[in-house]
Amino acid sequence: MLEERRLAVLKAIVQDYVATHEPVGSKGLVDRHQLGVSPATIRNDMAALEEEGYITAPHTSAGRVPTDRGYRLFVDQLSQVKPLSTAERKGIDRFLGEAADLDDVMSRTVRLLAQLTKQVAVVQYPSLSRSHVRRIEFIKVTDHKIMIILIVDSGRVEQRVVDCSVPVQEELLTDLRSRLSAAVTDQPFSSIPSRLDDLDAGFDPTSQPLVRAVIASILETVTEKLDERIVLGGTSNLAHYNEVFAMSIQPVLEALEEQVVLLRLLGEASPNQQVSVRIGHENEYAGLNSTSVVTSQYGRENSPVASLGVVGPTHMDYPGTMSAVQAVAQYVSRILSEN
Amino acid sequence: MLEERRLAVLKAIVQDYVATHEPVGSKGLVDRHQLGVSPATIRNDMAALEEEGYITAPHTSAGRVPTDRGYRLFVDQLSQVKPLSTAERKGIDRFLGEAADLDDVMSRTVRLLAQLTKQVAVVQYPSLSRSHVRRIEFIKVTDHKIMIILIVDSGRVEQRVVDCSVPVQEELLTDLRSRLSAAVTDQPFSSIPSRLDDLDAGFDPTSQPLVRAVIASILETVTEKLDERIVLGGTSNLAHYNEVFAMSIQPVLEALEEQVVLLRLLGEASPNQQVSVRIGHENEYAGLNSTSVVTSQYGRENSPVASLGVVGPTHMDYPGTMSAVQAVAQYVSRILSEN
DNA sequence: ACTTGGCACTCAAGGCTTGAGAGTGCTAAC
DNA sequence: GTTAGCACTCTCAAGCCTTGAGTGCCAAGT
Repeated sequence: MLEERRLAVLKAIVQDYVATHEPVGSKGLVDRHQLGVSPATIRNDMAALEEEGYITAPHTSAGRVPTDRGYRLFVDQLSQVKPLSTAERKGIDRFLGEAADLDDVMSRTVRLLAQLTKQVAVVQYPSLSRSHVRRIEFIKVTDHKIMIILIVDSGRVEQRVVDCSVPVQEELLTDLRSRLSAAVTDQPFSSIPSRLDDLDAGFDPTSQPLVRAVIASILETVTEKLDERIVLGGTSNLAHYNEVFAMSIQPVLEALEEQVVLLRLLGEASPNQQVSVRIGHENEYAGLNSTSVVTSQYGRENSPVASLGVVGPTHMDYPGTMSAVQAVAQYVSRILSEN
Repeated sequence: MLEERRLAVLKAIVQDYVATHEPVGSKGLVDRHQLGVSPATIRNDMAALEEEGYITAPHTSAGRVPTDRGYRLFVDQLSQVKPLSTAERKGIDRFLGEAADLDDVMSRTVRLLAQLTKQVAVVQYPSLSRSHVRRIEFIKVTDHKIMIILIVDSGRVEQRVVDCSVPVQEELLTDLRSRLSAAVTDQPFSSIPSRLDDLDAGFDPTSQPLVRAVIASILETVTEKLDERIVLGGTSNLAHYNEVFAMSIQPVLEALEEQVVLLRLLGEASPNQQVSVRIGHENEYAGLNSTSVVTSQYGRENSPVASLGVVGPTHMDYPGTMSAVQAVAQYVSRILSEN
């Protein structure tokens, strides 16, 4: 009874604060929500909530503002993901359905997510480390250069040029093609290093240097570019709440420029939940301490290939954002599995 | 004599304003520059300059601030590109020299430019429309899907998958390869449409539908992706002068998200000059009316393949920015021509 | 044992005034 | 054509006051 109302009060505070971005007081709370008690009672509850660290007052005579801990409780216990309207679902479907190739899917996804949430969207390309090789090909570009092309089941294509010290014979290329193809086709990327390890032994000794160069190059691609690509969108949404709310967007922009930070951000998603939310100081990277990050993995059920999400102010509409992120992740998964 | 000093005054005003970002008055001018006359004389000159629209006073008792027109005169007549120090040149060389492939060159360039100018850097990938096809390849991905790979002389690689209604025969693929290869190898992209126009006529009637699909797909790639790729960097530099100077960065961020706007921006470069500068309202796009854009083309002498540049506040260090942009463009040109 | 009304208290925000300082324009003299 | 002097204008920052929102606590009510 007692405890229950306190939670209701916290919920109401979060909702009001998210809506208005202004500290919320006891009077306003009872006006806008049917709490059935007087402001004085609410004040007692608020005092208790403040004691426990869920809310805080910016100064003596202002209302209360949720703390990171308060948002956390809200997200964990007090909010439920609100389903999207069918109109929204239709819109997503149509917009993403038009995409032609993987690049197109990614760029459409990021725009969609930014527009849907009015925040900064972050979308990671399907990670190689969690993909399988669909095919490997070799093209002789010039006498001394061959291009290796890796086609991945997620639709990604990676290419790389290898310089050779000796002219490449057509037969050798054919040989390479068939042997490497046999070794890696339909295999997960993570197993490639071990599979290529002693493959050079089977070749004619004179061509072994070249074979080794090729193998080294493949391994480089595999390890270097593993999760590399990330697309960003909706950065201008940052400016919007920069003006209203007093907070610098510089550290946030800096964080968004760092691939490494973004990868960590997306990688940290807790795997057991559908949607992962990190609030304020829960983010490891200091520049994002005043933002929340909502992410979800996408890909096949139980075997995600990558993550996507949004970065926004801690006082965001969590239910709405979470449902948007989740829905988009599901749609992307579906689109990718259709190819 | 008279006219000459007026120009010197304008130059001094621009320099001081760029350095301090504060309106500059007559007293300070004579203090900081050896003009050899008294503040009162300067005041007369300033009144004249204001009359002609080169400077303006934000309010009655503040100093003067250059107008877009003033900056324009400064850039055209009063500034000289200052050469980079050898240390800087060395640094650029080293940093860009390490790049492995085209993606790497582009991403390093954009970071370099942002760091050098402390502004937002914009780098366009070598434009297909101004490149030549180096090679065309076909790979059978599945029975009904073939992948077309276009290798471009600038190092770019474009790929595309075509769905076929009928299974593809290996001989047809070989046939395609040789004929299309003969038709487009080493040809400029702009000539491809006409070259592919009636190529399907030479094929076996039963395979013509497929051939046409392939040709259509190539044409699509050629026309759609012509100039598409642009990389951005240093966005967080925007925030820096957002705080000091009272101006919203939202429209700028919005502009930077629009590929189309960026392409126009880079495309408008006047071809006869090495470095193009557009100041404030000279930019067509309204969101960039309070910024200046400094761009340069890169590529072979007399046949540029794309552009790069920076976007910054109108009160930027023009000589420094222009020299940085020019130098980076030259280095990128060199790196690309070495491959 | 909660809840409630009342009341004193605190503090930020906005409005107003004032003084200082910077910079100008004009005029008269050089 | 240049300069010194001077009156004038306007912004900016500081200080002061008022206002109003909101709290915390206490004593009374249920």
